[in-house]
Amino acid sequence: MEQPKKHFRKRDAILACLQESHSHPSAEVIYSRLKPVIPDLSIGTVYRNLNLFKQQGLIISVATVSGVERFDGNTDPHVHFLCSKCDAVIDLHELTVPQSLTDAAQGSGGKVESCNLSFTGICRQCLNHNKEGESA
Amino acid sequence: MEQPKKHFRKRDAILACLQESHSHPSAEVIYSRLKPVIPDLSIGTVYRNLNLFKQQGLIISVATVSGVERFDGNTDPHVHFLCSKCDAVIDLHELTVPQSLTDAAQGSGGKVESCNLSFTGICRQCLNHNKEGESA
DNA sequence: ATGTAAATAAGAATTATTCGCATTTAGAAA
DNA sequence: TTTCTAAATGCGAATAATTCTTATTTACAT
Repeated sequence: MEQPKKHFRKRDAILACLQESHSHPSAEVIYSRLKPVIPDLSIGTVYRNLNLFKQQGLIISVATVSGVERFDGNTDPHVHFLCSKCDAVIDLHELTVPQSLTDAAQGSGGKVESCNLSFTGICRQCLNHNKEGESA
Repeated sequence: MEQPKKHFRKRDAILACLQESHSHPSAEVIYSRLKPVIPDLSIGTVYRNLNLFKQQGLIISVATVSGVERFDGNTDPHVHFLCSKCDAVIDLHELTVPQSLTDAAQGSGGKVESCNLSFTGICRQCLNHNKEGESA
């Protein structure tokens, strides 16, 4: 951090924030993470750029959880787990949708551009909390 | 239609509407379909009952398309195709998520309660419209 | 310096959804 | 039938997420 830090593109900061994060943040969360670092950032800019990135295929819209859209900066095909208790969105990196399914979808649905598989349930952490609660 | 049609439970009408429909309608669409038949139906009732049905597992929330939640009265596990052009939500009845994937998700994510696979792209109908457009 | 197009801030506007509360209804009980 | 009660509903206000508008600022080339 030797130079007076040249002007910082907000757009880049938003994308970087998303790519570094593993929590699949909402627009609002990205905003509140960046705001302390970039005090003159506005929430509209976050939304605008997220939509742009989506169009450009730089990011993915994972799901709408409790009415809020969640994003992923990792565009490699992978699966997600959505916790219905704590609203966590968790990567299941090791899992992918079999190509045969995509082929079949393309055959019967139309031209496939992307696919999205998510499991909903109770995440490990919430399961553990419950156990503790029981024995208390 | 011989009897003067005894009082009609709105709740039942909403569920029936959803189960008969194959278009995966939004709350608003269900409302406007039923309104002519049940003039004193209110949109709040539609939302309230859809949430109830979701809790009870009678219906499924398929996806949020262009900011609007879409529902399915068919709870058999199946896959969907979402058209990014016309916002159609199309059943791919014949396809299901392999049990092996669900097992793997349960292993690494947590306790799985449901899963949701959807492909996004351009549906047949929109593809055809495009072709017509080209040759015109 | 100056011009220009893209990026942004700020806050108003829109839209989907939920909430609060008074009213109505269905069905049981008297 | 009348009365009672809990559930269901209508209605409109409230909320919250997202988009839009417009003036301003920035980056960069001239």
